[in-house]
Amino acid sequence: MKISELSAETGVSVPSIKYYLREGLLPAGVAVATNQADYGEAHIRRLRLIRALIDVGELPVASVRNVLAAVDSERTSLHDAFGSVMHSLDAGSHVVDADVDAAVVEVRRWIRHRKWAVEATAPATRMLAELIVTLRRFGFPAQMNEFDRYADQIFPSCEFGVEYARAMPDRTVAVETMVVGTVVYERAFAEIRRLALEAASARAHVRARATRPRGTIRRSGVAPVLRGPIGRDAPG
Amino acid sequence: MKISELSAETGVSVPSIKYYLREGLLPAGVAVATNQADYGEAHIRRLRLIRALIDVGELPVASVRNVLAAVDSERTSLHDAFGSVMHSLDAGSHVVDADVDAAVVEVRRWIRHRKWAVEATAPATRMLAELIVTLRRFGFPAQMNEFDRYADQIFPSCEFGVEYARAMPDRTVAVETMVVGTVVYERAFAEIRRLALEAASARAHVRARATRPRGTIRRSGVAPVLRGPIGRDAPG
DNA sequence: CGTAAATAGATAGTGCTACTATCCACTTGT
DNA sequence: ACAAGTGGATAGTAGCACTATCTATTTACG
Repeated sequence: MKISELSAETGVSVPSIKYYLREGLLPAGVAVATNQADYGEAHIRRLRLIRALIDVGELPVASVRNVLAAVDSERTSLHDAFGSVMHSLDAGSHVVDADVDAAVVEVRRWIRHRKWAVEATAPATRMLAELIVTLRRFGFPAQMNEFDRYADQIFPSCEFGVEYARAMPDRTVAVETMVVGTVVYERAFAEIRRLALEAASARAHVRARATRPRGTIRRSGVAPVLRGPIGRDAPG
Repeated sequence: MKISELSAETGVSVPSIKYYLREGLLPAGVAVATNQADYGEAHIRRLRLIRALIDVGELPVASVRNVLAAVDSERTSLHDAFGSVMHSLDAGSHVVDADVDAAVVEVRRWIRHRKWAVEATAPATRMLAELIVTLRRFGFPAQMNEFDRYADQIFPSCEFGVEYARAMPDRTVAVETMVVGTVVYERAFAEIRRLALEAASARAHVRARATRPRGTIRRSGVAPVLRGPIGRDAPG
């Protein structure tokens, strides 16, 4: 397969493919001549994975490189490769904050209570702690036991996902499946939650309207995105 | 409160605050002199909201402006304001793709089946459709009924969140609460799912090891992020 | 009172990221 | 034969989120 065919197959422009080659995200094709190389199925899969990580997972190119390095490191067990991926996903600078440190302790205790085998270095722990602190600063009670029900429900589906990926014939395909499943299902669950929130809001809205005199609330649908009082420009 | 105090209170640098003022994210303080303005509690809250949307929600500044415009638009009902926020969250360019169009129909049918009152224009619908298509391209079965269990579980918690926000005394505070709750809890759920995935992977790993001869798999913890065979530089 | 520091507001500049564009020396399909 | 495509290298660009600098004030402090 030529680079133009690879481009057509995946919808990624030729210059972008060249860029990914340069950046070491995509392995070079088999050189056929000084200016001719052959790409295969693995390149298509890899390119799709790159786009999924960038578009869906919103990972920077540098993180994608790290993730792919873990995927490709044959010496690494499936679990360890997956761990590397998780750590790359949550990479990012952390604040130094006493409240967060305290929340980290809470999160760790909760994880222990759940009997989850999670690395001490897992960045998700501190991420979650930061989120807890943010919620509290906005007045939310935000206790860890709020998440028990969710954890009870989500864990089996995670186990299923892990088994599904591990059942793949090829190690690389297994890791890729795990990575894609992690990133894409995560977004899918988020979108479903947004739909549920809109539905819940609609219900509450209708209920509230029923208890008020008619006409006190706009009857139209979702408001257009307006420039409010602090908008930069005057409405055209 | 002076701008330097506002900065100290929120941890946002004075130049950044000026930038947000310029960009219309933060309303100006009350002018006391040609070069003196007074900021209040609302500015602290607003600034925290801006940081939450940017840091946690990873929204671009332009989207933050739209979200805040909806928050501030007093003419808009709580539900409509929230709808605007949801739409801003999911803003982004969409691909033209027959597979996605077909998936949109599936998603819409599923939403109807759930009896969720969701605007036809809700971007989350198409987002979810795109994710479904991505999953299928990677070989996942990805049927909508997979999400029924999750939806059953998440909807009550969304209703609770909506009620919690609507119970706020002030309309602006109510919308702010809804926005923060949406964005921050979404991330929190994602982090918990990542922890659950790691735990599930660890379990599967241990189970698999028990059925293999000793020493065939590395015993260490999570692999360091290595430069694999396609890494750009040689290992230092 | 005098002076260093801070402030609002304006304009210009910076650092980073993820591409694009252009070149060149070749090779391939028609 | 020759336009179109290719690999490889180098340079340029667009957009974003700040950051820096400037001016004309005004205030806080010794």
